[in-house]
Amino acid sequence: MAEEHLKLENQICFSIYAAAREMTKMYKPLLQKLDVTYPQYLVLLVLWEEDSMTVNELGRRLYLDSGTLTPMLKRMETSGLLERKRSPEDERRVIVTLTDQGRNAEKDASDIPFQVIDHLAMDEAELKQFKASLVKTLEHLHDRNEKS
Amino acid sequence: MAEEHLKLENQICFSIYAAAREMTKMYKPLLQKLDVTYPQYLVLLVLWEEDSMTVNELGRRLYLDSGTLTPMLKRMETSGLLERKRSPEDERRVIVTLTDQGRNAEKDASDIPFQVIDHLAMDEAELKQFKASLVKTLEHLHDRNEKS
DNA sequence: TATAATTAAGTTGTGCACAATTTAATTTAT
DNA sequence: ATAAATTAAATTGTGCACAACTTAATTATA
Repeated sequence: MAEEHLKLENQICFSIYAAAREMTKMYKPLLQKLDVTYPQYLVLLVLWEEDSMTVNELGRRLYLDSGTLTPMLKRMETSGLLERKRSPEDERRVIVTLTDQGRNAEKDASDIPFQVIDHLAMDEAELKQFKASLVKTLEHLHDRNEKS
Repeated sequence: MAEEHLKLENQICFSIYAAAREMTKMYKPLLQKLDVTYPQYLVLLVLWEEDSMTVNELGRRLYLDSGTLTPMLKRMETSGLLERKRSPEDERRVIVTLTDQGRNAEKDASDIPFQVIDHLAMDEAELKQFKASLVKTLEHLHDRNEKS
């Protein structure tokens, strides 16, 4: 028998890890009509807010690096959602822009947030507190991780 | 500009997704002395609680299937932490057991939970509430996902 | 008791995720 | 002005994660 602190059920990080995976599974049927994965959906969310953005800026917002984004963006370009082109002012940068198809997809996504809230089945107060703890943890860990 | 509900900052699921990744990054230096990844560490946690278990049972506890576990367990077998052998009573089952090395690793892990709590920098009350919401969400989504 | 159904692992193929490295462009400092 | 440092993407290699499928063993049923 393991020491109490090493028991799985006492591990808050395990519940984050497992909840994140169940959450992306929950999204799967909701994203079917857009024909994107959950990480691809996040890229669309960012570009719907602000179209035309460098890979770097996209990564800053999604906490992802070019090693993850470059192949993902290529797949999304292939499927017709966006375009990638070098910036003329700075040839190191790649500008990502939505295509008409990518922009139009926003309409098909408009009901997803409501379905998600519905599926989570959590009252507004708890949801708010929950999200606050998540964001706090995320930002705290991110600061901590990049400092080292 | 995107509809308000489609903004990234309003997405609770994004904060779960991103927090989970930052969390595994935080674990990385803590797991260095064990020379395991975070998912492998979870396997060890389960086996330290109850050594000798089928792949199925391990998967039930970690919310993982054989497609993920089989190759991971093979890597852990190669690195000397555990053994895999067919059950004589039921040849379909594979029993996973810790080696001496795997059992001894528990000592090296005993301080990890304290370091994690330290790194999260959250007061006990909030941590408790946070974990409760996580577990509730995890179980709710898991039930929901497997019903469909 | 054959055979159908179920169960347990394993396999295959795709898509992240990330560390480490490379390449090329731009900035900075000399 | 030029060498050194920095920055931005891309590349390489490893390890999950999971859907869909296969294989083999066990159990249920006609």
